[in-house]
Amino acid sequence: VTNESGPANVQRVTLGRIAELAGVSISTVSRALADDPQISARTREAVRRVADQLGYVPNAAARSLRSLSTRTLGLMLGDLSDPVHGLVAAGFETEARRHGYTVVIATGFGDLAMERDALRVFVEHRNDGVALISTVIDPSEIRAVLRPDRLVLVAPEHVRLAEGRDLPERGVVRVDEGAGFEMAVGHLVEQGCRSIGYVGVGLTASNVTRRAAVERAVRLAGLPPLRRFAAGPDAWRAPRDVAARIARDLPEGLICYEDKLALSIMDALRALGVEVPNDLSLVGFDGIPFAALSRPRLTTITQPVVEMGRLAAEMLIEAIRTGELRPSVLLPVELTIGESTRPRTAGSRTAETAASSQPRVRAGGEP
Amino acid sequence: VTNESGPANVQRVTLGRIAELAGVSISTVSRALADDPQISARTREAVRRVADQLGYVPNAAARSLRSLSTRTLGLMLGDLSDPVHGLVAAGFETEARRHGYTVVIATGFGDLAMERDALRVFVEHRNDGVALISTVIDPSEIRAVLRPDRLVLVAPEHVRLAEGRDLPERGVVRVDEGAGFEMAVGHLVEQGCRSIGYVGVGLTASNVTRRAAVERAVRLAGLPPLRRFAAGPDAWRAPRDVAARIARDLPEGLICYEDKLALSIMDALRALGVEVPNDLSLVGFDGIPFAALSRPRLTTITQPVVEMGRLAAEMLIEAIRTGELRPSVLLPVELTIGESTRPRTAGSRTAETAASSQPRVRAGGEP
DNA sequence: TTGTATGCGTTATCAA
DNA sequence: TTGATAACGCATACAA
Repeated sequence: VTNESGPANVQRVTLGRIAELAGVSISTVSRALADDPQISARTREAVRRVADQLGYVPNAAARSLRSLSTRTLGLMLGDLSDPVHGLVAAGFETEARRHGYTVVIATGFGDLAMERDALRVFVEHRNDGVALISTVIDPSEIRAVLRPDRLVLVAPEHVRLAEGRDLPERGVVRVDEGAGFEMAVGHLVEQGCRSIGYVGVGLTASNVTRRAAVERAVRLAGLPPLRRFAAGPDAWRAPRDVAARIARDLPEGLICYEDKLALSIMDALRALGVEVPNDLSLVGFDGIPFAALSRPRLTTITQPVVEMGRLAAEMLIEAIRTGELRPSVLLPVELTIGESTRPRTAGSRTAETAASSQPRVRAGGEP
Repeated sequence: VTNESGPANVQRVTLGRIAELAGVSISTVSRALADDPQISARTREAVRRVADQLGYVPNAAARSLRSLSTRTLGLMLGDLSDPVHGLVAAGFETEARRHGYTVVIATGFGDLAMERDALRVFVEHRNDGVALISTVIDPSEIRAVLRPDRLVLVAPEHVRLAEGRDLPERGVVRVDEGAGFEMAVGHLVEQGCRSIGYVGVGLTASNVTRRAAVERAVRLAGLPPLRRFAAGPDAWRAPRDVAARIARDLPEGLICYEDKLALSIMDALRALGVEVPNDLSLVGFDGIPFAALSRPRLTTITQPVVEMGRLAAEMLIEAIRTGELRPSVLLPVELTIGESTRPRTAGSRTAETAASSQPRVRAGGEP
């Protein structure tokens, strides 16, 4: 005795089957299990008993077909194995399930074709809401196929949206990258860096935004022109090449597109005999857990990744409930000072400091 | 003009709607879109045109209800933000989607109640197959509610399954933890460690298995009794306490339950003035990407995490296709030698070596 | 080659 | 308080 998911040869458990055994009609069973007050306590209990005994679990497909609501949320992200995406997904899934929603997941790998395919999956499954994390697909293309008022974009990466341009007024969750990277420059300048470099990745909105912010801050500080280094999307797996280019033209301070790139560059530089922070100061972005475990610990801009995922789910569920999608938000970031940056008083090569607590400075976000 | 997921006020796109506009019956539309050879090329094209124009996307719920198959796979894991689980999930999702399956995800957080709830979600959605990663729930409890021949357990953590006992004959994907941890001990012994410790986490099957393997290997090597340290499930976030206990009773070689614990303990030990590898050799388990970026780089036992996820999906899809679930498998692990272990020739404190390539030694797996 | 009719499992409306 | 019935969107057996 089991339902469709149980052993194959046995009869499926449906309302009808329960009705038979309980000697009532299907609608009575439906109502009894739905706690309909119109049903007498006696029959409700009887029905319940039979249902439990048969191990009844409602069929989501049938229910959605009838109710025009699936109680599922779609979640699209670039790569489940990336720590940042994993943390966003964790926040999203937790919040979703807390509200009784199931998550359908699809990865896009930053590839337009795969993202389109993932989108089709979401449409097929008629998710009540969809969140797209760091996707490169054009928002207007999404809106053509998905209800715009049931759609949340987290850190959208379509290039046209760089530097906050052309952003939808509702349903976007972003982090104040501009403020964050300006802070990074500010921190380096404070510590006496006279030359600053930036290692970027890819042609995405965030890279454009981040590089532009760094460039602007460097100019405003009156420093020599930013030294720009370009890396491929998986340079963090094979950082030797970028690291070599950086080593040949070493700035006093180097800001990286993201933590995992910073950590791998730090490692690759060490192989080239370049030590952080003695030979240069290094700053990352993201605040992934391992940035706090590296040696030296990474100075980085921390973004509230879990909260971004949680918020995305919350906004979707709220939109489903109230019919109104919340306005776009810009979350603040924090400067987490580690050991990978230090004052660059000419010539001094301070010994690595022992473990210190990591101070945090907050910046950006909504006014 | 759009389907259910599009703007709310417009008519949904169904086969019926296409049929109207194309001037044919619903079944003709259904067949045309399904490439039924019985349909004339002319009507097929006409139907196609209308469908495209309306942006038709089939309704998965309706299709599953009718076909008794959802083309979805359920994936349950402990924590999306954990790098190991993320990598397994990535392998799983990629393989699933490659075969046209959609992934429904649910996290259990190593908590029995949450795992039960996640299980119910899978039953409700009638996933064609389900994979459970590192779950603590009793396999027989799972089998009572999910078709056993559509179920894959990856690294099951129910304590009763420790050391490979009571394992189902089919549908289990494991890694040879025993061989791996014996290798770890072997490596330390080779390097002259005279005292060995183990830091375990939780009361799960893998912890029991790993600790037992280390204990056995230590005994066989004729070393003094293993020094056991116990840590909580999130000791890696707050390692100070364990680290202090370890520092008070420092072995020459320390083996950790997993990489992220090893990395955080290494960091915490440094804060206590204990340096790896000079003051002790340290070995982890998992082979997460950041183990290769730490300083010193971590010596670890690498398990094929992405492949485990991929294989789980492959086994499920094969079982769905052929009706037969593949026998359980035991995958081999590799010893990845980093910089966190070094020969313990009495008194010598070798300077850290510069970057070296990481040799790998394979062990375990099926005969 | 195409159309008609039925059922998948629910929920909800209308009667009784 | 309960039952009969229709409809959600699709696939298919059977008719034409």
